[in-house]
Amino acid sequence: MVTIYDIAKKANVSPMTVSRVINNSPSIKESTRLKVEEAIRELEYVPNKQARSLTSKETKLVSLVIPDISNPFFTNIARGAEDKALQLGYQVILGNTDENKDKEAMYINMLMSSGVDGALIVPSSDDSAANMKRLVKRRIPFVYVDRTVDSVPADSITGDNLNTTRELVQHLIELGHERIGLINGPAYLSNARERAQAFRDTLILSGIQPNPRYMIETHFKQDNLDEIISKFLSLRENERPTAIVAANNFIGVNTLRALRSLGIRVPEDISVTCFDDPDIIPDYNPFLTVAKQPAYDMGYIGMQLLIERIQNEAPAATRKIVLPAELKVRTSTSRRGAQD
Amino acid sequence: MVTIYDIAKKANVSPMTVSRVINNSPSIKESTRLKVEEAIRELEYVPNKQARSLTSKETKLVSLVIPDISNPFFTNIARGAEDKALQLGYQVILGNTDENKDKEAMYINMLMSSGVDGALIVPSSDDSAANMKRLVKRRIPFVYVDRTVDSVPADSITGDNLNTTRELVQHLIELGHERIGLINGPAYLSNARERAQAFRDTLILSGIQPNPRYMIETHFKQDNLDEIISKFLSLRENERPTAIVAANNFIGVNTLRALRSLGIRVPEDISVTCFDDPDIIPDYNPFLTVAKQPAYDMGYIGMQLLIERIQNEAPAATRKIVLPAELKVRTSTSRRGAQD
DNA sequence: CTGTTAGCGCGTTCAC
DNA sequence: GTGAACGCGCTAACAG
Repeated sequence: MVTIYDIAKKANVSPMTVSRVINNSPSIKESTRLKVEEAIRELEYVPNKQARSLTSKETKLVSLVIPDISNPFFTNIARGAEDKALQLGYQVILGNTDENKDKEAMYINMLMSSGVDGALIVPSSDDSAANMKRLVKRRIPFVYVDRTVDSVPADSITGDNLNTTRELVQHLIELGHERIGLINGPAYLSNARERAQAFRDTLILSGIQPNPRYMIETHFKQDNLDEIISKFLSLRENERPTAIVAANNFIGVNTLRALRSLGIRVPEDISVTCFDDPDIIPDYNPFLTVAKQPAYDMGYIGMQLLIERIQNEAPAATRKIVLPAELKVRTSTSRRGAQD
Repeated sequence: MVTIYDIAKKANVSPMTVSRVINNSPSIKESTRLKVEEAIRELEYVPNKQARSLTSKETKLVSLVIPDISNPFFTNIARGAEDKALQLGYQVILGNTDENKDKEAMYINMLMSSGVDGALIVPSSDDSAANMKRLVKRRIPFVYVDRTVDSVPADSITGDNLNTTRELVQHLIELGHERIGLINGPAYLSNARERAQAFRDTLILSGIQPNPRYMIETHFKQDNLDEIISKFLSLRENERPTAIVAANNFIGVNTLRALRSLGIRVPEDISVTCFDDPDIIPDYNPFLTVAKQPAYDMGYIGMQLLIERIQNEAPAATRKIVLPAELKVRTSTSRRGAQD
């Protein structure tokens, strides 16, 4: 391995001078700088980050801890985060927790020993608090994306769950629906809680009494099809909702698949709408009415917040950024009764 | 920061003993091991990977260099790679090249200075050879995924482009099509070349003379809609193909969108089929007939090959693994003339 | 079984 | 402007 000593010898200077050239210190004679740069090129020297980190205490590495890169929503977050990181000279280490706090704990361990400068985290549950506290203790900056753990404050960037839910519900109400169901994620996630709350509030404000039987709870992962089917079957046929708000894209898609398997037509029998587009490719399959959250921006801005924090350019107070979603009305929702 | 010295003091042993415990060396008395582990727990000690790497020359970091994590095909590769890496105690650094060899070169630089132990690479073009050669020179193991750069040999895991293309074309021929078009990626990519060759060969074997005008070349990225439209418009209406093979998912989807915007019906007017499912979520939108390549396995096995190579458990000769695709016949392809 | 010594590659003092 | 000496946290190579 080529080190600064090798190139020092070749350029007839001390290793320190080489180090100065690499870190382009101002006080260096132009002639020696050129000499050193020449040697660096000839020997194809590449600085050793490990050694540098040992003294500088920074690695230019950040961790991205998300539930599952396979979910297009998180895919976009990752792409946004990576773009911003690259721009600012950081590299990102990817971790999939599968919404499992033990797997999350594992990544937190790895991330601490890797010496990353900070982390962008979609926490797996309120029970993640223990994991987050360990980061705080070690003074590793982190930023919440999409969800927060309120007991451990930190910068955050999330969707506007309140208004987005309201828009979705109002869209259905305007179409004449009153028996509206919510298929939600688990209540131990901040975003699911906020959506449930907003769902209830919107109905009440519209003079509709929320029916607890219409508020189903499942999880945000890809494999919730069977659960959705069985919960649906537990409702008597004549008391089924005529419209459904699914709290994320997987739930939306699996609701579609569940209804299809039960022979229920969408939107003729039931209108379906959800958070987050299931497609990475815009408008490829314009069917589902969705509230599209700006996932890319969440990752992009989240990474910016994080790196500002790492570089001590952030204000002392934690920042809470809330991004609006875009309602995309397509054909999975229609006027109640228009088809009967 | 808590170091082995701190815990050595607390446990009344030498730092070396602590190091031995951490790396669970066999020769250590049970009682002292317990004492040390106790201290580690109390002080919440986490080993510093940088320092360790300085002597061990390994970082347990691998790089995943792909064109774009937003493409579901690469998303699945990433997920597979990450799963395997975690299993084997490695962390993965993500890089998106956008099929751009300069961006690729940048990542190669970063990866070298980060001291990653190896890399999983989807090369951006045959011109990537220069980048690959730099890795060879530095003896950084790498594995090609999906595509190869033949001038620089290395382990590889790719799809079976020959047979997959043949199956796709034969499927169309069996449906009565003869005017079959190929919308391909650029010829400087090994997989596109193989697909073009197999496409021609299959037609000829079936007694159909390949028409060069039906072999359109664009790129594999998301934003090729306009290009596809204009290439399509350059064909006279009565000499348009009746079926199309799209060489990847983005091309497939954008062909669909292009045809839609031109008022051409699929499959009534033109059948469309492509490589790689555009959906992450299985069978959510069962429309496109696709040849689904096992992307997850490519990432998973690719990572395994890589880590074997890193740990010197691989044979000297480069390994070439070729994985078959699964033909999923859906409704975007139909019998020629059946609808007229 | 355990401790001592030295050094990994680099940057931070300080001098010169 | 430039260099020598020391230390970052850890482990390999020897002792003992």
